[in-house]
Amino acid sequence: MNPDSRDGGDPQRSLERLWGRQEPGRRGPKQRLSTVEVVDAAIALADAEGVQALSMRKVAEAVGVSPMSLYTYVPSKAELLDLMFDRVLGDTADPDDGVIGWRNKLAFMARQRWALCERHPWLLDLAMHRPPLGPNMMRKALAMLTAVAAMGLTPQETGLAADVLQDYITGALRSAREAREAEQLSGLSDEQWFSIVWPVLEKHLDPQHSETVSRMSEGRRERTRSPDERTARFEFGLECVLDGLEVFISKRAT
Amino acid sequence: MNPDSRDGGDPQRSLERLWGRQEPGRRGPKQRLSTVEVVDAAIALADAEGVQALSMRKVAEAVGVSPMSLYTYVPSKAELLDLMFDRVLGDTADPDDGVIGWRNKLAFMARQRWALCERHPWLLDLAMHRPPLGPNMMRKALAMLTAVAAMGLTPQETGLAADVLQDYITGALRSAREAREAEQLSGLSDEQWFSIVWPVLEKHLDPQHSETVSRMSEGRRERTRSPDERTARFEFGLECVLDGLEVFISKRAT
DNA sequence: GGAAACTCCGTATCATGTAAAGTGTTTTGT
DNA sequence: ACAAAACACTTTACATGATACGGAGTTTCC
Repeated sequence: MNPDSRDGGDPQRSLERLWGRQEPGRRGPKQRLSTVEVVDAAIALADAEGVQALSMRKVAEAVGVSPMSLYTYVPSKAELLDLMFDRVLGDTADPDDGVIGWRNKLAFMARQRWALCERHPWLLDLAMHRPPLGPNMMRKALAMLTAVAAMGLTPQETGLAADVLQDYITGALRSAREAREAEQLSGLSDEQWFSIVWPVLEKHLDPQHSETVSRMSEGRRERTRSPDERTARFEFGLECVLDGLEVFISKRAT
Repeated sequence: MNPDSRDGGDPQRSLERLWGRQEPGRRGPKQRLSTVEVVDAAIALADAEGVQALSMRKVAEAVGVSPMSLYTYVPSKAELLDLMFDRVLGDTADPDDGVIGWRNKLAFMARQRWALCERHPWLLDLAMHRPPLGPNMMRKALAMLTAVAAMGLTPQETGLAADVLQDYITGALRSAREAREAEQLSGLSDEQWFSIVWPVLEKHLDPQHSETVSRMSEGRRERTRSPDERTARFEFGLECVLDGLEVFISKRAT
């Protein structure tokens, strides 16, 4: 199955499940677990090994039932992912009244998302167009809406502005995760990797190009090493995008 | 296998292969195909069905050999992906001397990337941290480097600026592809989808929230429908990020 | 006291990447 | 000329994935 797609069959049934409207079933034996336990086990697994390593078999083993029994708690893997998504969204705060102005509100939410994805990197593998509209997702959407409403734009412009920010954030989160994972999987820092690749690469390059690349790589040297560097890079981009939005607002005013 | 990872075993051998330094093998029967034919067949398949549907078996069938024969052309699927990547990169132009100023150069390259990903959406599924450094990739990297050098920043700042732009672009490309695919897979437009989901969702929401969401959805209504709308959205975001970079440059000057 | 509804499990199907081992073909060294 | 090495290609096999199907046991309702 495509890991990015949570195309849960019937959208209506999915919604009901997300909002907890499932009668537990009157007859027959009681379930040994709750759906929440299954979801939490799946979250723990995904946190540890990523979505691509998340399988119904492993979840089943983690909660101590047979693989097929999971399907009495959750109709498919896609819907399990929906439930996982809405559950972890519950862990983040919304900007309260102390955060004033659209810029601070947006920055606050962006940082919340950054922190959330550090705890649950697999969130980036879920398709977010037509997201699963569970209670926590709706809370987030409404918070974003009120934050962005203060920009004083038309509905269309408001949507565009929110999308730019979202697109930047997901892009930045993803590249940060890639950097982290490349390091973990290979056991090599970027520097080490480059020092292995460079001698081979240099043979194939024009000498003048070699020179240029060599300088470039020095500029890259210190940047993605520590978590702090990655956070700094994210903050820089965030300020940049917010500045761009401010430019748009002031250009529009004239 | 994880579709995002092109972690070809030995980085040095991978590099040699990318630069075409493979002796074809002196003894034994001649190969019935060339590596390029295999790569092109794989590209065609990925264009049509995406990476997650790309399998060695299908590529083999497309070129008319048995699955395992592919491994005489390509040592693994990961390296096949590397080769596919560098090959399609050859199709895009670099900004020529007619494009003046860093802003125009960056915008040009961003649009090239947009167009490339419209032809080959699977490019977005390849990990781009530590990319396969083939000839075409190096050409791109050098072009980006010269474009960004004209901003007059320190090497560190230059790297940050380039990364912001990259992050936005990949984020935007990805959300555009998601929108396209959601439409194709479900056979429903966003409007149709929302009109199915909304009545169910509304039951669970506070009336005042319902009202708000209702207004928001109208703002979203017309936006992601046609390819033109998607391009416009990308252009808006691109201008926004470039504006943000300009703000940074001028702030830095003081 | 059925019968229905329910949980849980074993088995089976189909797809995937690729290791292992076998078959046949061409070139090289003598 | 001929054996051996190197190579292209194939068949088979394995592990891992989601989930359809059918059966066995358990609880509740009429």
